[in-house]
Amino acid sequence: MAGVAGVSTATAGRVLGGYGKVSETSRRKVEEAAQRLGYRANGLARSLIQGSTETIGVIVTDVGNSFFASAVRAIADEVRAAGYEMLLANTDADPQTEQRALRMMWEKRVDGVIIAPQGSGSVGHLRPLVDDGLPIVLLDRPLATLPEVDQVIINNTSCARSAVNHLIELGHRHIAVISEAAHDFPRLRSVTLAGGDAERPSAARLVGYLAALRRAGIDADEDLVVHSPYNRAAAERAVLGLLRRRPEVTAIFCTDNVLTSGAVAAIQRSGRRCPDDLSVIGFDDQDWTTLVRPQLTVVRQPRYELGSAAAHRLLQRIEERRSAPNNRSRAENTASGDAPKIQEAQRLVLRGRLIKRASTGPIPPG
Amino acid sequence: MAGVAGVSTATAGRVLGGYGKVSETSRRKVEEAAQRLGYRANGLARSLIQGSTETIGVIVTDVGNSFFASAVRAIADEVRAAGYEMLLANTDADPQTEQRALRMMWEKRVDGVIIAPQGSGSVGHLRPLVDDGLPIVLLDRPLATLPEVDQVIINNTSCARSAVNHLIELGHRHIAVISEAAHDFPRLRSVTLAGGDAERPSAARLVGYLAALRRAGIDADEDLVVHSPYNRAAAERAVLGLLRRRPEVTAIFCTDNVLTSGAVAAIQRSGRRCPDDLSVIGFDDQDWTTLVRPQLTVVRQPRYELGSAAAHRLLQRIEERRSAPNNRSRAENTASGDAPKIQEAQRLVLRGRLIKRASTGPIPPG
DNA sequence: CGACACAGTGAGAACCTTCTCACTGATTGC
DNA sequence: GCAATCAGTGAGAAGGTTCTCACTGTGTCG
Repeated sequence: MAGVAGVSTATAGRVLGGYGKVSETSRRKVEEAAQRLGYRANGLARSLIQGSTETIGVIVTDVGNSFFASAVRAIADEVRAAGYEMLLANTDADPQTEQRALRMMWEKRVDGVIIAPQGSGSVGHLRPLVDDGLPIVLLDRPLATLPEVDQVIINNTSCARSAVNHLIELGHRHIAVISEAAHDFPRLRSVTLAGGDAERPSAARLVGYLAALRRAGIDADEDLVVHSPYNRAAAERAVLGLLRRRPEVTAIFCTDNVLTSGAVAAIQRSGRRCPDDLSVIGFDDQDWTTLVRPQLTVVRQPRYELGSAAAHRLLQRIEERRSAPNNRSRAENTASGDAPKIQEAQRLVLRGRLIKRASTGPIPPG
Repeated sequence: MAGVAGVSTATAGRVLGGYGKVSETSRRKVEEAAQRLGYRANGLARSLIQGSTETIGVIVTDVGNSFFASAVRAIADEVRAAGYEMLLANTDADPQTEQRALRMMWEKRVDGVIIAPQGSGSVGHLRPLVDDGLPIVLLDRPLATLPEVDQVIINNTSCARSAVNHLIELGHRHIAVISEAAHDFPRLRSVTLAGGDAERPSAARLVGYLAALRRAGIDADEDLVVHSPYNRAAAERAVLGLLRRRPEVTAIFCTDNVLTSGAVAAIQRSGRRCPDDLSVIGFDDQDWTTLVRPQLTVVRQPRYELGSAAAHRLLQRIEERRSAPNNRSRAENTASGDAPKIQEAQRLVLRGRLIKRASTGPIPPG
């Protein structure tokens, strides 16, 4: 490249990289040569020397899920505006896959990572990156044992509580919840309302459900806390089973978008009329919730904003680190007592809210 | 790194990279040092020297759209299985954004690109990459002027034709279509059935609509070819306008998933009963189409498979190129008559099909 | 006229790998 | 006993940038 233009690599670099001073003559020579050769900068070499790739990693469980699709879209927008790019990976909630993705991104030297961690097992994968000073933001799922990392989440517990409150106010007493975290019921029972949002979303919502019942003086019935694997068909079966098993149930709270569609399908198949026989509240305001009849009462979560906020936060951290890269720690086993870097993690809680529509109504007479 | 282990960089490289021969002693020394230092390979340096990044670029208009969300998910799966990673960008159908994304990915030295091009303007952006020998696969949208590039598309035209045929068989004569390509109606009128799939999807589907009408001897009425911008609210307004303007319409064919939801919303608001007053066919079998009443007759397109196939094709091309990198052309203006590299582009057409459900029925009496 | 600032330039180090080549010392084959 | 093989190793180039440093020549100021 430089050879063709008849100047040194230094000068060519100055023109192409837009730094330093170059005479008009050399500039023209280089630009012409670049044009002729179809030159494109080698981002790898640039990143290698500059120590930054202008790329972030995004790890979610499934972009095919509309919730993450929206969040990822938001991240992409934010990131693009900052001139960055985005490496995307799905984990399907598999720890191994998560670890591998994290590792690869780390080796590819991403400038930061936004991750919806699979669970507490993720801490082990994340730890080395955190210690290395890589900016990380937790999306949608907090990690109690990783308090030094920023997180952006939804106030799931109080959202769930207001949803269930709404049902209680309508007179319902036999309120079922369909949840991926049902097996955790015994433990979650003793989690306080305030502590709920430290759990993963499905658990946090279950905590909200329990809190609402407790406040109303209703005993939580374990049999009404219905577990379902995370797919529509399973949710449909689970709800169908519930309705057969416990016909006195007059309301169902769904804790998630895919469980919601399964529940709606089940109710339609069960022949129960909604909301006359049965009230339903869905989670996550997908676009079809106004197309079904009755229109669905749902908890709307700001999923796009969740992504934006996470990306914004991450970019800010990257910027901070760039201007003060002293804390590239790689903590050796120094026996020094106090940690010098008080990174001060930020925890951003976005607020979802209940949208009352036609799928919830007063309890059936009798 | 090597220093700490007390061996040369060469030996360290051999251990860490897993090539060449190393004694057990050195291996242990290096591994121990790596462990202690928290060593991770620098993918940038590796890629720089090896000339491959194990990363592909994916460019779609919007991952937030469920169609692309599925396709991207599929690509991610395929790519992960091959040990690659995926750089993702959205264009919102903006040529500038597309060009920028393509440029950045190119500079970052992706090994290949899967792109749903914005339109004929994309050819200009793509041309240099193609000439440079970068493997590229066109997703969902063909590009007539770029015949040397692989493409993976849906048989949109015949899907649309069977949908409209279905309506015709039911007795409908006043069949409206709602399409993003409506303004192109005059030109598309003269496109043959066979040529339809060379158009972008919305146009291809319009061609299918026209072909079905033509075969049935029905004159296409330009006023029934309704244009709508690409969002649900606009589609809803457009359909509402249509129903007011042309009450004799008894069937509507939607050419796209977001237009479908707009149309369904409009019909519900219009007070017309479906399918008694009005039959509807949607495009793309989203999960809610069985939750609305009546359940929607739709054209189902294999969107996941579309992504898989594209990724599969691309990885294959990358593999081919790796084993025979001679065709790294950078075609200088050689006046030689014949092209030596008969790359033989592949064009893969996946088949969608009509799923008949309850939203289509015989024409209303009278 | 000498000291100095300053624009423009090139040489070369650095970034971190991979990979070729040459070398040592030991073993094998004849 | 000597050549040939072979395992194991290190030196150093290459990959394409960025960036520091030193240098030249021109103009400016005292």
